[in-house]
Amino acid sequence: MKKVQKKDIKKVEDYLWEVPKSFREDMLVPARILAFEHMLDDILKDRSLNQLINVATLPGIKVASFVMPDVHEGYGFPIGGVAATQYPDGVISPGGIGYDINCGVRLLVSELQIEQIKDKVEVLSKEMYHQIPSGMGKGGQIKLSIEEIDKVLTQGAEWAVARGYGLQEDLEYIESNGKLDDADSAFVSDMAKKRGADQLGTIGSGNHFVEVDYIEEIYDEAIAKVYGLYKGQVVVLIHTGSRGLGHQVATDYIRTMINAMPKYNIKLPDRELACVPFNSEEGQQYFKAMCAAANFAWCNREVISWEVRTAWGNIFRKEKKPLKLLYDVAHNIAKIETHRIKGKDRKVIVHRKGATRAFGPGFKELPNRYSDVGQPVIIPGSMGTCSYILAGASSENITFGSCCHGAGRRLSRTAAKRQVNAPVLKEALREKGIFVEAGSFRGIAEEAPIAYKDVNMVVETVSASGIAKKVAKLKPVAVVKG
DNA sequence: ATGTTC
Repeated sequence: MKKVQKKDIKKVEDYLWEVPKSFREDMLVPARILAFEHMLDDILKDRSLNQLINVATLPGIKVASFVMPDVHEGYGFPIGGVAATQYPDGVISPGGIGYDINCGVRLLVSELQIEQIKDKVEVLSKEMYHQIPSGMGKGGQIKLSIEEIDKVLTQGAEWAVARGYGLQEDLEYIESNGKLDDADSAFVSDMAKKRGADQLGTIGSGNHFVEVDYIEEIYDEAIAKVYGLYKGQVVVLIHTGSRGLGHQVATDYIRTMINAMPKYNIKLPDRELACVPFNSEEGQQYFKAMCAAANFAWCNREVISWEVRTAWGNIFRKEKKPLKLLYDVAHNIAKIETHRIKGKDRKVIVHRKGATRAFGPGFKELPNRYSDVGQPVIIPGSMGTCSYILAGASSENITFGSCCHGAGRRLSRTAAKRQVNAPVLKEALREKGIFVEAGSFRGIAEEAPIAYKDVNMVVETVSASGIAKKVAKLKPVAVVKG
């Protein structure tokens, strides 16, 4: 298969590049890259752009396949990828969503200033580590029967609120209100349910974390005011997904689709792109199972928020104001959305894999409070660097209402482990005033800042493109990891 | 990402 090189990539704008449809016979649309020119060399080092070109061959794909500036290679599709296929007869592909269905991020905001809590950060980080189960295969306090897990899969974050593990007022500030109505637990295997049975309220491992930050800088005062953010404010960032349950759903349906593809006469350049028509039997089953796993993830982040609030209450006993939810965004999901294509509103199946929805002002489905300024877009950087809050600004779409999701890996986990001395890194971060509580040194090494791209440049790119506006920059003071 | 190469 022809490999893409720098010379094959044409400039559209300073921040937007394109591999034209003519590059390979099987491409149905061009492949577009959001990045500045100097970032392309790094992006060309792994298989991600060849994967992006493969995505451009998917039956029913509209406009273009896209990657965000935080792109890196993934299973079949690149991470940081967006693909919209025609509804209802275009394909749905689990590889375009990822193994961690509805991996996502939420931000809780306090009314405390960093100066007020400086001497309590270390004890707070230890208490959070104590309250929030983390690590590979790790379970939590809540053990669910199959009947109860079916309720979680149907109700999403509402389940947590009904059981006293969350606040009613949170629900309005979760993408899709923390519940996709198309979920059907009947299409989630018993194996998946078994794996998820004790994983509600757990963060897992890898790049998942709970982090205490403070707002170092405000870029847009007006939007920050609407979001209730101000300089010095202490906030909590939570990053996790659907754990073993979502992983099993992905595994189950990738196998099903590989077997079903010949029936639909779908031929692909990479079997990891396994897909079926959205409106086929297998397509509908996967979509309903994916929605159920997404609901599990939203419920998980709600329960983790309750654990964070518990830890917070234990340390700041006099502080009576609860942590409020700014917003909760999914960055591994497929959604049926309406977007304007060539002047006409069209329904499409938007696959976002390591890409955040970034709806601008006026989009339906935003909470009233945010409808004039766009949704919060939460961009975690690598451990110990910084993170960003942006405001969605997409209008006439260039990326189907999508934005980047983080810094983006530049070293493989293996390469990072080879290069990083984790105990030394942990101590160096501590000297910088960042307390890291982690179950393993391996996790610290894999997530070292050196393993990631520069989040500042990623954010500058999406900002230049007009997809999202910079609102605030966050600095970490404590990190809990698996 | 993940009961860490079914």
